[in-house]
Amino acid sequence: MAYADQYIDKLRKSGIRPTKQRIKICEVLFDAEKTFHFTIKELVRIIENQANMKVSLATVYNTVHAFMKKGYLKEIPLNASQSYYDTNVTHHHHFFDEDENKLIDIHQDDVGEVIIKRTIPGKKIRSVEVIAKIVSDNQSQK
Amino acid sequence: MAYADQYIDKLRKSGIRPTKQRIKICEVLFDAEKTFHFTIKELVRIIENQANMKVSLATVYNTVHAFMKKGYLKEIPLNASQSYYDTNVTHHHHFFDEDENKLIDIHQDDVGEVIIKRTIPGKKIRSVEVIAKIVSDNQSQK
DNA sequence: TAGTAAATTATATTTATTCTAAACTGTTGA
DNA sequence: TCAACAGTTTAGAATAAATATAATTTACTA
Ligand SMILES: [Mn+2]
Ligand SMILES: [Mn+2]
Ligand SMILES: [Zn+2]
Ligand SMILES: [Zn+2]
Repeated sequence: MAYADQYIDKLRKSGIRPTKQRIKICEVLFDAEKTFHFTIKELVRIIENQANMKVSLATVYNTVHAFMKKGYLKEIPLNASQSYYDTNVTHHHHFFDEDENKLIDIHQDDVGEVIIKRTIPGKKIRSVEVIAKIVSDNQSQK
Repeated sequence: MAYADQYIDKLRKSGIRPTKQRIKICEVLFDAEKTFHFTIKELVRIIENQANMKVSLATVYNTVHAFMKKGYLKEIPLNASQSYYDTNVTHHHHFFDEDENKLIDIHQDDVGEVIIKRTIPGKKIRSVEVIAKIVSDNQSQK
């Protein structure tokens, strides 16, 4: 609850009304110090359990989309079956743990510059993202 | 039709029965000299128009999945709303043209080595893929 | 605090994908 | 050659993520 006022400000400044649903979603998403990667289903579950509040699925979708439009969340294309969202909106890369189906941030500084020696006429590059898929390294389960 | 026998062989050797639907799908996918990126919907449309044949949606899905399992196709995660598939199964990267919603191959040699200065204990990297989103470069529409 | 626009919600709809089960086809061995 | 059978195709049903709808509720403002 400590940050609720801060979120109310943030929402107001963004031209989004600070409803109790949106404040709760902010708390779930942004209280954590670390980057938070989630699917809609996971977010709903967290709100219901950890936050002990019922928010309709439609509102969760609406809020996530509103936050994306404001630049507070980013969608990560990973998997055709459902979208992943990311509270880290800086330019960065990812490991995707195929065992756990979890994203892990790779800070931009931890990836050497990605040099693309090819251009498409009339097009410019808008973003470059690296996804490294990882799996358990069962070399010698001693 | 020139390649039909070749596809019949390929399918037989893969332990997949060469049915007329599968041969037609092979022709659409593999006759082209260039890499072919497609969605299921696009593939169905091509089969019906260009190839002038009716193949059920279920068969198209089944065949694409069968070909993926055999390593003849690769799924490209791009967009949560539908899957993209790729006839280029070598290790390579992509431009994604956001204007046209089209993938463009970037040969592995056209991307400098991607150096990830970070490891996750107990995990090993299975693949590293780069996606560069591109848009029209309307710098001076003269 | 009333009026209004914005937001929430339950519910319906859409759409990609998968499943089902009946009909059909390719293969094989007698 | 062809019967038998497993594998395949198919229409249609089911599933599930995402979006739309429209009535109710809430937040803001005057
Ligand atoms: Mn899928
Ligand atoms: Mn979306
Ligand atoms: Zn991230
Ligand atoms: Zn490709």
